[in-house]
Amino acid sequence: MTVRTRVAPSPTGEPHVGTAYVALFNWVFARQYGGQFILRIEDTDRERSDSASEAMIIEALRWAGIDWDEGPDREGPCGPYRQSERGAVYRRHVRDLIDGGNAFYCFCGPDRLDALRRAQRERGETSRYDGLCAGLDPEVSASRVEAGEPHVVRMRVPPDGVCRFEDRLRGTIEIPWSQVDMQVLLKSDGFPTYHLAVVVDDHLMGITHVLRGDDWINSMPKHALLYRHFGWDMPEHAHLPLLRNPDRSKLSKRKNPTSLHYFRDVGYLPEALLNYLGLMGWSMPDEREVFGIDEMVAEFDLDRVSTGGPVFDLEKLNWLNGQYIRNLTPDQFADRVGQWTLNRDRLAQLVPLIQSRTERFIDIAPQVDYLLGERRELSADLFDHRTLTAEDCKRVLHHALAMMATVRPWDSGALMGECRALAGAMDIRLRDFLFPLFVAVSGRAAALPLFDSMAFLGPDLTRTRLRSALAALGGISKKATKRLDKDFAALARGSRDRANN
RNA sequence: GUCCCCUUCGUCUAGAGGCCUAGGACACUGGGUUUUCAUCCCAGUAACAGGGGUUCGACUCCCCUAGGGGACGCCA
Repeated sequence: MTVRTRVAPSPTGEPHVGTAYVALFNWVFARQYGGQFILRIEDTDRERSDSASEAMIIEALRWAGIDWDEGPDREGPCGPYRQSERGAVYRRHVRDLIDGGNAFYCFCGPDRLDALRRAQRERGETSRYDGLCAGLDPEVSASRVEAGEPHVVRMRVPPDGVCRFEDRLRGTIEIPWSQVDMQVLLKSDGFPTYHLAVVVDDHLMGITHVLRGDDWINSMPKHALLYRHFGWDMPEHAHLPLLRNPDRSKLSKRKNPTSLHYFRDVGYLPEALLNYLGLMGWSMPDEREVFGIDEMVAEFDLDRVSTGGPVFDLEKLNWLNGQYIRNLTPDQFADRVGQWTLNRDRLAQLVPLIQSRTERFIDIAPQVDYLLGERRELSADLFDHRTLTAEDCKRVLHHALAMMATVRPWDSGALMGECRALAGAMDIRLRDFLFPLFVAVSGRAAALPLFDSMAFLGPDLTRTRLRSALAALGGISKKATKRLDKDFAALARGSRDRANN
């Protein structure tokens, strides 16, 4: 049996470094056994998925140096490799589950489910569906579906006992069935949920080893049950430790740069990034720390992966990257810098901003210093303003940060629209609203056009600078953060309502 | 709250019962090389979460406690 692994990202925004991490381990494992590695796009959430994100994932993984044998851009025997194009496959399998009595139609709406969950949580229980529609006569359900009533399909779950399954890294794990929800398999829009799609696709695509983040451990019973219902053998599962923020919570863009674009744009070499990711939860038998991906393939041992979640530490990555940079020949160095940001495409983004402001080329560097280099360290006095207090600045920065968590696409126009709306909602003149952002982004009160600057820097680097600006202003206490979050939510709600009217 | 997972220096880790006076790397500190800086070299600070077992012997095995994390969505 040849080894087949996969990585299955969701195209819902910037390409995440965690995707590269999981992809690396899957890739290395497959290569080591001379097997295949597959890229599958899990775009069943049609609200959040878009093709631009998919393109970014493909491009970013390629940049990182990871390739795949089959994928949406590289057809193979098990395609299509985009879940949104596999609807018929899922519906067929759901049909089988229903016919076999292992799944049922559910007509419960969000209001009832909300109330149910709230009540269960108040009673201190794990919230889960209560099975109301599980008892419906199949004939009756079928006719309601026939009549066009909105519905989902849920899986049946054993009423008691425990689910026992194997994790390659942790051994046997047991989870009581009482904790497992009657998971929705088919949403009311006809698309499958992750749980159904992942099982069907992993089986149909011949996946032999599933290496994925350990946040999936709790859903193993659902998956194990589906394999059983379908009568399929389960692939081997190994749950990799989750990358962490310095505070040990799961790595998130709210607290840290996570986009592969960030790593590319600030000048990490992809081979250094992969090397660093290879050090997360794994180590060479001889403890060598600087190694290429081919060396990793040669020495990799899945059973030496550790289970404690590693903190993603930029400092060690910086050191490693320095090692790689110093090992470049002068020619290579020049080439790599050229590929980085001193290339035509990247420079072209700058031209509209700087040309009108340039009399001699020597004027260019000082204008773009904060775009091509680290912006200067900030001190609180840089935020002195004739009308805004330091507290006002913090509020603006906090709300801008909150807004940036969801703006898409990340471009000048969208940022401007959001900032205008936010300034309006906060009842602050746009020019004043922009002041703390200019300082945060550029280190100066006046710089190249702000939204273009942000667009050039990208979301992670921009957010990193806003966070550091907030810190320079003394930071925000936990309590104040809570208050500001509330404040922002209220403003956002207000402007949404206005937009709808 | 319920369930699940995890727990060696600040961080990444080595360690699969005696090789551990717990090793390496990053960071930090000190020293050296260097016209500055950086690189480079040398040295130093720093950890087995706590408590019970098992054993002649426990960082390594078992149990409990504590701490951390995750899941609990018609998101993945």
